[in-house]
Amino acid sequence: MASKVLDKSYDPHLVEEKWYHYWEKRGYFKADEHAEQKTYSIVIPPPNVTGVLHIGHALNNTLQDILVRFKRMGGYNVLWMPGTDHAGIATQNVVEKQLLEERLDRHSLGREKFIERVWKWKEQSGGTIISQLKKLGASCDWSRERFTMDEGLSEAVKEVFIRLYQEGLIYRSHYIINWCPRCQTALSDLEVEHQEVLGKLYHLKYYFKESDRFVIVATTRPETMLGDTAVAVNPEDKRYQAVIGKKVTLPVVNREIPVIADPYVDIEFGTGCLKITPAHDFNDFEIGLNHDLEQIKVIDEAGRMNENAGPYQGMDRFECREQIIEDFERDGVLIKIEDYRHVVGHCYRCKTAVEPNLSLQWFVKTKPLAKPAIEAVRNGNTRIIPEVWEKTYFEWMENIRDWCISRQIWWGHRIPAWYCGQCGEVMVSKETPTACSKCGSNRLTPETDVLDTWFSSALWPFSTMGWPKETKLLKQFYPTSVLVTGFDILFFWVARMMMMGLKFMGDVPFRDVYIHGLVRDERGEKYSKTRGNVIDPLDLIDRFGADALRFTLAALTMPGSDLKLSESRTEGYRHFANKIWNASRFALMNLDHFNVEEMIEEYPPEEFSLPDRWIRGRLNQAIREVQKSLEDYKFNEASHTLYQFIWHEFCDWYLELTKLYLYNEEGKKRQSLTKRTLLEVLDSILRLLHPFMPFITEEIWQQLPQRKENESIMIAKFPKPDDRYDDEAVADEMGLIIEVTNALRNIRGEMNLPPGEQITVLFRTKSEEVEERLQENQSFIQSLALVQKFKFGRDLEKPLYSAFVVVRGVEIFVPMERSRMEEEAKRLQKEILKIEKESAFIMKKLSNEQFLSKAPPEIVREVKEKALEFSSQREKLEESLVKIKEMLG
RNA sequence: GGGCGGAUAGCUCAGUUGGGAGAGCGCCGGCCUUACAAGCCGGAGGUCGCAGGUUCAAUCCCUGUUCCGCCUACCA
Repeated sequence: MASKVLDKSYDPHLVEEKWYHYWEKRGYFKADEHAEQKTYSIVIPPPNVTGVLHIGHALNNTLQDILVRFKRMGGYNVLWMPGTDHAGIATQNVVEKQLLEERLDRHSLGREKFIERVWKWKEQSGGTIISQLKKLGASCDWSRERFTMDEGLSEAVKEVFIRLYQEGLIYRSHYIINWCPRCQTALSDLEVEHQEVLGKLYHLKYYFKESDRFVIVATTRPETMLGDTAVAVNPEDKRYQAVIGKKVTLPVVNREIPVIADPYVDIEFGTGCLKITPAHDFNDFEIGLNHDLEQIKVIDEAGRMNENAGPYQGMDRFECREQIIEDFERDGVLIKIEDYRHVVGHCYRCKTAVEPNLSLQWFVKTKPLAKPAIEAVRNGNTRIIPEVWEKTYFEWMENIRDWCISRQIWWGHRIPAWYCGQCGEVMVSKETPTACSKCGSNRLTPETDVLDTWFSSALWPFSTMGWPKETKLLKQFYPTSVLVTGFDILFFWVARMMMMGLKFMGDVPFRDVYIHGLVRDERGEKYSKTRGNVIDPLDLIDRFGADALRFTLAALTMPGSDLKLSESRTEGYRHFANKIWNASRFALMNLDHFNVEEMIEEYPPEEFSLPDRWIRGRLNQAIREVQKSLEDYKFNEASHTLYQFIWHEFCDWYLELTKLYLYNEEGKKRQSLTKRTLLEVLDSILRLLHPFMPFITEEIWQQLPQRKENESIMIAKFPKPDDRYDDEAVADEMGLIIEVTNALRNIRGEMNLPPGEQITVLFRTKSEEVEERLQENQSFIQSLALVQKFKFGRDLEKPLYSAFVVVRGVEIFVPMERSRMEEEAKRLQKEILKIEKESAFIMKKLSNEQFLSKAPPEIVREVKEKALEFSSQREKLEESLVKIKEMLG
């Protein structure tokens, strides 16, 4: 079968879509839960269903796709489970913004209508990110795509909620939580971002009852004083012993509050007096509980002062702050204001400053769940890679606090609870109850809160596989092989999946967790819309091709560090793709009439040419390195190996050498064996590269002569080394050719000999064996270094005018005109200087008694050999230089 | 406050049983050599953050230090 000649350069646009459809249509992405093979599975970190692909997704999914394709080619039954997340607060916010543009809001619409709107928006935009993942080449099993609000997954959510509730691991309680006044919902501790802000520290006077004496308290949030129910001092604090138990009067509201003693208070800080607002501060809340203090809320859900705020009622909390300070100043309550840097929590979705607020919420008791999750990582049941993240994981897990899971939004999984209007009983069940289980009343009202999105995400590894049903899929593919994700959701997601997986599946959700870094721009800045430095992966795909983008991301991914993406790098890998394309083009042109039948017969390695045997040996090495690197999640190493091998060994040396055989009609058998090697090595290269660059490798692979219909590189086998070609003698012989060629090229380059100028080369060597080898391989050197004529001899006369170099003890002369001798002298001088520098260091070592006696003998031997080589080389070069100088007078 | 990571060529970064450093891009010089100018050949460029210590030998191990990032946290 004759193969087609490729176009002159690679155009990704023409091939990417075509092959993606081909793979998908043929069902290559599908996992088979009935197959007997060994399995490999990954669940995708579900992107926001209404989101668009950003560069972080591109990285995350490229890495997964590389692993998945690698394993598929390695003979595994692979499941890559795709899907999307409903992203409660984020999605609700987007739709609310849309409504705002129509001068509507969700309350005027009503819950049902609003949720309809969100579903509509989901339908409308939900396909976007999936189609973008396809552009990247992601080989997910799309037939199993899931969404966290699917019926099945919702069933899992209910099941988990109910079971945890029944076990007492979910409870409902009045507690102080983080509240976002903008989103008007509770947030978990994790959803609060701590940011340092420049605020003020206000010092206020609280007078003792009917007295001129007062204590001074300091606060950053003076408006909360309206809810103060005590002033606390440290029990050890000598200054305040007398006032403990006395009462002070709050300004403005004139409420009397006690001075209490609590060891939490820092004697050193400020005046040592701390105002206590149990309803609006986490610490104060705890102290309040310990001292049985009243909890007075003064700020409402929208962040406005409420009815307990007296004259300030209805004011925004920040407005109130200004007003109250003005009033205090007037009344002499304010002593001073200091600039003060401190940390304030902000909503991770809308960046509004959160308000700690007392409210009735649902919580997961996490300590009992965290324990086995810690254990699983400690005993290696789940590995976190790179290992440094284990510490972070432990740190958080060991100090975990109860998880507030209720959200006062509409978009999400409704909490399956009902309240009896008669007796107040709380009922939790899958089905809507018709009557109170306690008093029989039918006056039931459902819970309106929904669950934290991460609650459903935590179930992802098993809910997507059909849990709570005992499916074949779960049996085959749970636990998953690896989770690939960024460190930013280690706590949000990974830790919670660990807890839930262990709890409900009785086993960890994944064997490995591979944590990659963040993609940043060239300057190391995070990509962000506000910074305006966003880079669109689809734009990069469009300009450079998906393969180039994928390879860039893989090459920049090193364990444990962020990656700085630069366009020039992606451009470079587009060049790499083009290089592969052209190398293949060369191969295919020469394989045009190659009869694949010739490949049936087996020949021993000795029958092949030196370059053939050498490249196959190098290929073995490349295969081993890529295999090992991928198994260790060292994507950069694998990429580097591929790049180096393909470009600088296969293209730079091997392809050049094949020309000797391919362009020479004599030696038909050699030519046939060369073509065979060319084809086989190219085929291996393509397969080796396929997980990284799926599109171009398929496009070329389909053009290879031995292809049958209905095949695809995607389901071809990952190459295996052929150890018959691990031959040191071959490597050594080829090494000699390469070194000699480099030396001659150096002379050409340094002496400015244009390629048109042919040279004669004289080899003088003491070793018969080396001379023979050079003779045998002279044709290679001839073509690579553009040599016209060779001379060999053990006692060759040095030509009067020539350039001179020593390689492996072989003296090499390149005769040239006298006029170039000035240049040669300079070149020699440079070489000598280099050797001098190196040998100075070595001589220092050898003159050190300690080194000779204490260093390992083989090291000493090596150094001695090097010293010998250097000195002989130097001697020869100097000799040569002296002669030239004499000659030039 | 606690923890973690980084500092190596002009730029972005590799570099593990410690034996004097590599890549890509950029730069300089030469080539349109029948796969590729998105290419080929050659070259320049580095007291490996600073100071100590261990060792025959330190970019690598230990201690301290400076600078830069990140995570985390209940000093008002």
